[in-house]
Amino acid sequence: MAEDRRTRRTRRALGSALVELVLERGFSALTVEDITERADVARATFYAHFKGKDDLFARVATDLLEQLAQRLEPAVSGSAVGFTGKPLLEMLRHVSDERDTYRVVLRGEGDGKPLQMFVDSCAAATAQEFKARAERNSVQPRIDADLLARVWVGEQIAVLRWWAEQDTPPMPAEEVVRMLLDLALHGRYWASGFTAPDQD
Amino acid sequence: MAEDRRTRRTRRALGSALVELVLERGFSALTVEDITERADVARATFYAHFKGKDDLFARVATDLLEQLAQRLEPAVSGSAVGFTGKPLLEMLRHVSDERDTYRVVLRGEGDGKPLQMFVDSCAAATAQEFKARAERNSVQPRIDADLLARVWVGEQIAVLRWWAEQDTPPMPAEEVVRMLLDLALHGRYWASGFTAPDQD
DNA sequence: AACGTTTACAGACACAATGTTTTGTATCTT
DNA sequence: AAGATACAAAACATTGTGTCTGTAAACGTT
Repeated sequence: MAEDRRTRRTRRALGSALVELVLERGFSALTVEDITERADVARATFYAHFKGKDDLFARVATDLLEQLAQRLEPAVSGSAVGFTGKPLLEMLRHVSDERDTYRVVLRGEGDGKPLQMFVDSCAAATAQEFKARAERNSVQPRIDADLLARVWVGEQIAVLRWWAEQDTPPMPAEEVVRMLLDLALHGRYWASGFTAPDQD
Repeated sequence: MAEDRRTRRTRRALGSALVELVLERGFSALTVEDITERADVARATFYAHFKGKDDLFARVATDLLEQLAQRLEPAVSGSAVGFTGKPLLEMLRHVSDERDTYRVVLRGEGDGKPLQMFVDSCAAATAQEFKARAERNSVQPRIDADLLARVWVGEQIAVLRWWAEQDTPPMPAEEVVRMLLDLALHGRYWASGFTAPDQD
């Protein structure tokens, strides 16, 4: 009782068509018929699989997240948590492999809901690691934990987005990771080449 | 030849109605009629002012940005640029004053287009300041400038968003600025209470 | 290879939202 | 007060939505 091949085919076709078309025209400009036409699928068939275009988009996004989680598992469970760079490296690679889908999600199409899912997922993972580290080493953060987590995740998303929008990689993924490790270590002034801030 | 009062009234009413309704139901779930009903304006009148709901939303967003730019001007032109914290402080205050509108924009409603406007605006300002500093002090950033700018802006947006979503301020705006200055100075490990990263 | 089952297709349907137009009325500016 | 302008109300064609048919093809199973 394995999944029907026709089902797989049409679902895939609809998902790809959605991503293509969102990149071309933007999510809100699309009709269900646009999608089915591109995918070469009858409109009625679309509704046999999805409630509407939001539903389709949501599934595309969750599929992406599941795939990412799967690829991230060894990197996360391996190290004793913290910002080792391994998870980020794996993420960058995943983005390279699924560039179009990431672009669509990270651009915040679909009223930012799929992106929200992504952010929440990252935030949850971050908060968890964060707490674990704090407990393990029994230290108190010098900056409000909630605020710090937001900054952390916002930074990661910004990097992924930048990475996704590149047509041709401006530098190897390992280089990006190295830079961000340095940034996390030394702070932004160091990174920008300065040693002292303007205080006024 | 000042602007007609009726025009101002209806435009305001429609803008407020949009923000209210987006917070309640989300942008994509709204119809033009929903908005006109809430604003107590005839549907035909709506189209006399705006091309559609996207257009209305775009104007609400640009109005917000203009207002922000106006409030930011003294803070930016006053200091010789750099991360002084003054602009950020002013931004946080503006968010407090226009919380609802900021929520709507920063959540990425409307396929993230208004948010994109916001990000681009911040990125442009950041890049400009960044370049000016580098030239003034004739130093080379240790991290790719483009990447650093993204991280920078991503961080700011994350903070603003966190700030906007608070119902009751968890700390004074000045405190937030202080934390972020510290973060920019010393890096993330310092902020989280650690001194050395996990390297593996 | 033939079976019963599942899925896709094409077309038709009522319904909802869009965007435009018209005409009369109320409210502005000067 | 007078002329201009914006608004309300209603009707309109158009487009997209979501659902439902009967029929044909592809599927997994045995």
